Amino acid sequence: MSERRARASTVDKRNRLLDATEEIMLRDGYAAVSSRSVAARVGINPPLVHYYFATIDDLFVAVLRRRSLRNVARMAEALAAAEPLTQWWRLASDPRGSALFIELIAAANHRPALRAEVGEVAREVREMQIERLRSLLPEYGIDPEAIAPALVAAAMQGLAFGLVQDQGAGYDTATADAAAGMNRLLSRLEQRRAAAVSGS
Amino acid sequence: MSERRARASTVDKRNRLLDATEEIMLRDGYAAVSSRSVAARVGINPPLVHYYFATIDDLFVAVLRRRSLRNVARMAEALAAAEPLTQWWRLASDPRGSALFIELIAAANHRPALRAEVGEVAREVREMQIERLRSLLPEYGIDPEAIAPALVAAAMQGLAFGLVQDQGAGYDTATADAAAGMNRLLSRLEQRRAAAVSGS
DNA sequence: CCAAAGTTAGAACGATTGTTCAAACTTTTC
DNA sequence: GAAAAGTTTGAACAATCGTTCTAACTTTGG
Repeated sequence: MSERRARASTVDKRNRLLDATEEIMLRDGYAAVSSRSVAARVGINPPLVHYYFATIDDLFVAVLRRRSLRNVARMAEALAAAEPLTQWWRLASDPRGSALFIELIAAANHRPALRAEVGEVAREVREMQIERLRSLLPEYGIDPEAIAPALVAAAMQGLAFGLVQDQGAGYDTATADAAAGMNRLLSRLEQRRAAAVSGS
Repeated sequence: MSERRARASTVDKRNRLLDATEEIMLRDGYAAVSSRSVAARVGINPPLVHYYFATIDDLFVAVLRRRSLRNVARMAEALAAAEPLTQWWRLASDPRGSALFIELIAAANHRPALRAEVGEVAREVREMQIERLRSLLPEYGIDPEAIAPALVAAAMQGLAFGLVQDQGAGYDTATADAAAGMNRLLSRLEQRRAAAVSGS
């Protein structure tokens, strides 16, 4: 029952394949990911990609898993930080991270194996955010009855994705104004919360 | 200089090709659009698609143009309606329309010819919305200095896209709660505006 | 009715895709 | 050092893609 262990170069190569896949997704879109393109970027032969990831679906799923593990942890940290909404926004509007997730979501739309994984990550993160917002919104002076936690969470996500997408594509949709407006709104909210918390 | 006119069946066939393309995009994603798949759905031979649309890029651009012409007009109507924000939201959160635009945006990410067109439509619509919000926000009791018009516009768009995307993909991200929350918020805002306008 | 223009069918091209297979090479284990 | 397992290579497969070409067919204008 003593299983032979994988060689040191293998686990490293798996990571290099995932890195290469992410880079291709960010540069040319998920549609440009293929056994050949990934292999070329890492400097190996195309069929070898299938040695490490049996199918291209498995490759996408692995990219999602590695990325979302980091991201779920970071989101938990942000929600527990001193200025939760600001930290959340900073994480959500990170260009690289969001652009990659946008590509993964787009890819998942016609890759059932990916879709299930993306759905699970989305559900987990959203649940975490909504749960935190329940106690957080009142601290920011927002009535959860007037502005529902689920609405705030969906708006944060949608807004961040929209800005990253438009900015990345070079669309002239006043993204700078929107981002500046968001930052003003956030600092005002954080001030309000700081005052309320210190005064209680 | 008397140019021979196209036959009656031609303009009809162009529209049927665009219809088929939209249906394929909604059902299987933009990546499933090809000369063959579109031709099969219309019941003609693949090369004939290229007789009507020289390249697949031209086909996508034509789909975008036809759709956005309707959409820009509808958005202008919504912004001029009795309950502008509600009408805007109803238009933005229309599942079919938004799902199609999401596919077009995704396709544009690696089709330069499409990207320019999508960018122009996005810019035009956003400009229209922001301009309208400048006078509209105060009527809703919102200070444009506190919540920037560009931020509201981007949030509306991002929120709608996010909800349609998650709902279409079947992701369990509390979309029903968010949509219900949005409707409550909207009706409250419309009430506030109606009171302010009638009282002035 | 006939020539010109618009439309369609069919075959075919080169390129790319995911994946498989058998054979070779390399490292580990005993 | 030999056997076994892990790794890599190279060739090849069937399928799909966008697109082009030529020849045929159909409608229109005069």
